[in-house]
Amino acid sequence: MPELPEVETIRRVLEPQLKGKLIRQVRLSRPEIISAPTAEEFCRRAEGERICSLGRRGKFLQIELHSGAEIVLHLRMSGCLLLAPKEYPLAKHTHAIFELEEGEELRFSDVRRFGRLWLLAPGQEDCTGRQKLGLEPFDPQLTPEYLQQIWGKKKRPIKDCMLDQQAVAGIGNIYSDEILFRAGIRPDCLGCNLEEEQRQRLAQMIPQTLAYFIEKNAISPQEYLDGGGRDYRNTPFLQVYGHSAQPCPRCGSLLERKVIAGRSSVFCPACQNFLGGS
DNA sequence: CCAACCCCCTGAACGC
DNA sequence: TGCGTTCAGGGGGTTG
Repeated sequence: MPELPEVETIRRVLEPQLKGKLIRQVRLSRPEIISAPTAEEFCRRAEGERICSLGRRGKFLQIELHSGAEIVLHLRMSGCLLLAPKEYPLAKHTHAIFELEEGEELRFSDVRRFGRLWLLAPGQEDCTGRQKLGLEPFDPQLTPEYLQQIWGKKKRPIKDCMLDQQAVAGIGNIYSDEILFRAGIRPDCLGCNLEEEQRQRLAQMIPQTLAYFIEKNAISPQEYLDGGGRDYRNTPFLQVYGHSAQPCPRCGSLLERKVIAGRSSVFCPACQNFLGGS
């Protein structure tokens, strides 16, 4: 159930371990998780490749290969990527196994089967959806002016705006709540009703909050393996998400839950007092 | 262009 | 205990 901090955590854990490793064989038990090319072609082209590096763009994970090709993954709601010795118990719902050298396997599992993989040939036009993504949250171009440009006219709740990957890439339901809490803005405030001060707060809190949770996620390879690839450890540091009807950590008022744009949102009705629009 | 809805899928939690 | 309902942190597609 990863958002940007979790995808970045996976990237940081796996990159040093995967760098330089040869993909000897790919086995798929659910070929439909491969979006492009065909499953057969995906396996054929991945086999014999060597892993250069791991990248991330928004919530997409990128396995960059020596030939210049890349394997792109989106974990969606329940996808999981784990590097394990081949003797290690296989997680349920493991749909793809990349057999590496020295008895290691890179395994992709996904209970809900929403996750997808692509393999792009060197120079091939991107068909993953990444090309539509907005700025990375850590991009210095993410300024109050940029936020004005993308959200200034939106008659949609800011919460909804923040989930739109074409504006800022990588924010999901959890961290949008956390960011809005830190910025003191109600999630149902319309984008067009934000004022300069709120845009400044957001431009600051978006990278700051995500960086904080990436840091809190930091995990060793062994811990990551023991946790089955989903031992994200920053959840104790969430201030509002999952804390509906509990006291606000800042002011003690009871946190409220409200469905906004079809997504459950938790906020403090006292601290998050900017609604705008008057 | 936009909003509102639908879909994909399983499992956990909750209500009766 | 069992059964039905609701919900879950994702995104794409269609319709009006």
